[in-house]
Formats: sequence, C-alpha cells, structure tokens
Amino acid sequence: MADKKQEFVTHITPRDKDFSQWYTDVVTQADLMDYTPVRGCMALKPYGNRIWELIREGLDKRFKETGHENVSMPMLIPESLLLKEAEHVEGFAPEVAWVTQGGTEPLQERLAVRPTSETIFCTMFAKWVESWRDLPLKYNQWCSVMRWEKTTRPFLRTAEFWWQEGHTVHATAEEAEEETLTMLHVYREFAEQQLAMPVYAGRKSDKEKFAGAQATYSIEAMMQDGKALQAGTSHNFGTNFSVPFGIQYLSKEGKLEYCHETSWGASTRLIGAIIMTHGDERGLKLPPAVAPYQAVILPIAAHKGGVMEKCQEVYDALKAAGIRVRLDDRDNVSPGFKFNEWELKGVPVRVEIGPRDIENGVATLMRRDTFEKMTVPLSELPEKLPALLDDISRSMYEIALRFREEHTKIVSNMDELAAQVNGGYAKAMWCGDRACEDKIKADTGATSRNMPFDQTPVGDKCVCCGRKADKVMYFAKAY
RNA sequence: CGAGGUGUAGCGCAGCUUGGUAGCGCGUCUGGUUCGGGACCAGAAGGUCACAGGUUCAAAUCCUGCCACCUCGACCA
Repeated sequence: MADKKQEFVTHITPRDKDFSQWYTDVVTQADLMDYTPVRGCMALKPYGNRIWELIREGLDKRFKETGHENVSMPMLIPESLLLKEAEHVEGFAPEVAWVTQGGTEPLQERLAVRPTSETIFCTMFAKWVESWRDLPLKYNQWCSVMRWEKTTRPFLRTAEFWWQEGHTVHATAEEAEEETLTMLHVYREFAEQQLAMPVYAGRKSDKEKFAGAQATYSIEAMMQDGKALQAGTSHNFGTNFSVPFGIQYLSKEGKLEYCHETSWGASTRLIGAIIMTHGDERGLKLPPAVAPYQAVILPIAAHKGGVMEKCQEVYDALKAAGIRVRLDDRDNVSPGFKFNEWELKGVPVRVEIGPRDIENGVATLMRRDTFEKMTVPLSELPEKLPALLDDISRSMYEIALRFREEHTKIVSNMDELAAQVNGGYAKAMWCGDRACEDKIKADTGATSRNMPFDQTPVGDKCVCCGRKADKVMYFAKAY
C-alpha cells in the first residue's frame, strides 16, 4: 500500500491507550491550566478560565432566576466555629489548612482556610434571622476553597478549587427539602442543556452524604472510561446546623423555632467532566454554550487579495449575530496547523474562507463533533450558525447519552457487579445496609453513587447480601 | 499517604551503569518564498540537567530530602 499522508497529526496520548495520560495531555496542551509552585494548586489560564466564566454565567443566571442573591464571606474561619457541628468537623478536619500566625505574632485562635463555608454562613445567619419575615434567605457565593487533598489532579481534585456554594435558610422542613431538590434540578438541567452532559440525579447513601447533612442529593456523570464523576451536590441540613449555631426565628404565632437549611455546590471539576465526557483523539470537544470561541474563522491563502477583508467582514457579521467568534489571522502558521490546534482546543465550528470560497460566495464549515464539512453561502452564516451550534449541542448530548446507556447495566450479584463497574455503572438493588456498601467497595472498588428518584425495582434481593432489598442504587468506580 | 516508574532547551528524547567542556529532533526568532489538513530555504537564539542539601579537585551522573506527573492501592467533591 502506498504511503498516505496522515489526515491529522496529534501530539496527545491516544485516548484508548491511556485515558489518564490523555486527560493530562488535553488539559495542558489545550492551554486550560498550568501547574504552580503550590502543591496541588493550579493556575487557570485564559482559555480555561473563560470556560469557567461561561459556566459561572450560566449557573448564576439560573440561581438568580430561582430567587438567589450573591454574597461574599471571609475565606478564614475561626477554629471554634468549625468545631460546632460534630459530624462536619470530623468530615473536614483531615483536610483543613490552618493559619496560625498574623504578621510576626502567633494567633490566639488558629484560623481555617475555608474548606466550605457552612460554619461562617451559619454564624452570620444567626445574626441576620430573627423573624419569620426574614425568611427565606437564599444566598450564594462564588469563591475558592481549600482542601488538603492527598492526591490531586487538574480540575478533578485540586487543593484549591473554584466553586459556588449556595446557602439557604427556611422556616419549614418542607421548604428546605423543596429548595434542595430545586437546586439539584438546576444543576441537572444546566449539565444536560449547557454542557451536553447526561447525569443521574438521585439521593446519596448515608455513607456518602455530606458531613453534617440530613440528606445529600447529587448529579453523577459518566466519563468515557466508564467511571463516575460527581458533578454537583445539594444538601438538606434540616436543623443539624441551626441548632448548634442557634439560628432561630419567631413564628407568626410568636413561637421561637429553629430554621431549616440547605447548601449546594458545583465546582471547576465541571471542566474536568466536560473534557472526559466529550473529548476525543484530537483533544477537547467543547459544548457550544461554554466554548470561549463558538466558531473560529480561518483564512486560507490570507496574503491573496480580498481574503482577509472578507474574513473580517464575516467576523463582524457573526459577532453582531451574538456568536463568540475568533478570527485567526496569524501569518506564521499554516492553515493545516490551525486546523489541528483549534480542534485540540475544542472549538465547535471551523469557518474556512479562501479564494475558492470567495469566488463562490460561500464559506466551508466543519463541525468539531462529527468532522462533517459543509458549504454555506456567506450571507446566510449569521442566521445558520446559531442553529448549527444548537444541533452540535444536541448531538453531543445524544452521543454522550448513548454511551452512558450502553455502559449502564442492571446487575443482580457480586460477580456481575464487579465485571460491570470495570467500565460503567451498575444499577442494582441494595438492602440499605452500610456493611454491604463497604463490602462492595472492598471487593470491587466501586462506591454507591446515588439512588435515582425513579425507584422502580430491578429485582428484590440485595446485590451483595441477597436479603430482601427495596432500594435501587447506582454503583460505580468514581473519580 | 503506601508500592513502582518518570523528570535533561517551549515539546519529545539521548547522555547517567563506569563522575571530567550539555547533545539530537521538533518548535522559537529574523528574512524570503508559501498557504484548502501540522510548509520550504537560509541564518540565529535558547539549558544553574525539577528543586534543596550532601560527597568529591570535579556532579545531569553518586547519596539524602523534597516537588510534580503516570500506574496500582488507601482517602476524598
């Protein structure tokens, strides 16, 4: 067979050969982040930071639509506050970083660098809530938190990470539960619609719930190696925090009542989820809603008369149509190089404009998700591109959904479960016993992910102990 | 955090066993010719050998520590 010129050259490790190495290669080569001198802490570079900004904008809009306001809290928490809720301390103590000195003087009480802000929010809520008229308080903050993790990986688990944490205070248990579920569904919709990422939404087991929560709900995504990634959590605290922190209100009837609280969070981990849900052999594949550039215009034979002018014209038109567009006018790299680079960076649509196109009054488009090429009249671009972006988003979701369905199986015994969690989710009946969860973890490496809201039984015996079981649970190895 | 592996120019690597002037390919910069899938020619620059100690007349090379990445465990968003 004659030598064929390779259609593309990649410098990233093949995805199917070594998924972890592929992930690291994509993260660094797509220029999302860089390592820093601080152990486990990353620097977000402009391209990665822009993705985070777009995630933030998308979520923040939904938070505001559901009646939340943003606040900003201190990053340091006095130790005495952290100690107030026993389960909470126990859960977070091993991974807290401490400030013990101010200037040259040792501090009387050491200060925790926030690993999460329940305790400081609760302290302030105790000051801010007096009457039923003050409720509900529905607050959120965008910030970074620090957890002294033993093993770190860019975006998936870093010592410092950026996130949002919502904290709300309600008069009744019902309102708190409603808020918890509302925010879980905000995350689910955002993941599905903006990130083209299907998720399993459900309730965590007692073992896996947040330290101090009464109930924790999560959305769980499936990565292309079949592992689970928790992409967002929503907690109902009941009165677990309001009692130790003394958050009470005087009811209409004049009775002093404890408040019911929630908290919910999503982090820069979502970027890791995007990479591992959609990425392919050529690198990143960004959902249009969070792509820093939704389309990139590549001039072909840019030195020839009229090409750059036409590209600029198209750029202006697309920009005016509200599309995030970039004109790559670098003259020191070839078009082929640019093709590969923007594919690596995951730009959803490539718009090629060369002398041949201009002659025909068209642009040559290529969509990143399917590599399908098409020719579109220049005048129709501003109108057609948004529809194309929608289609790309939908198609990416469908492919991810199909992958997830193909890698989710109902299992009824431990052998089946062990085999299934090697590259996917196992859906199984579970008796509810902690001992079975522990045994599944020990024997297969999988953890319980969550119990879907649809609890239609898929059997009647516990996958582990064989006793009568009435809980439907997803199990998977998790990041 | 436990076991194993890797770290040398922006990237990929050789050199290390047996200490003795820092190498190669790609990339970068300048100029010119190119431009529809990682262009070509000519010239040039670029490295306290991850970092910190130690041994030695002399350390990329030997010793200790530490950081980061990869694999497998433990732990966690």
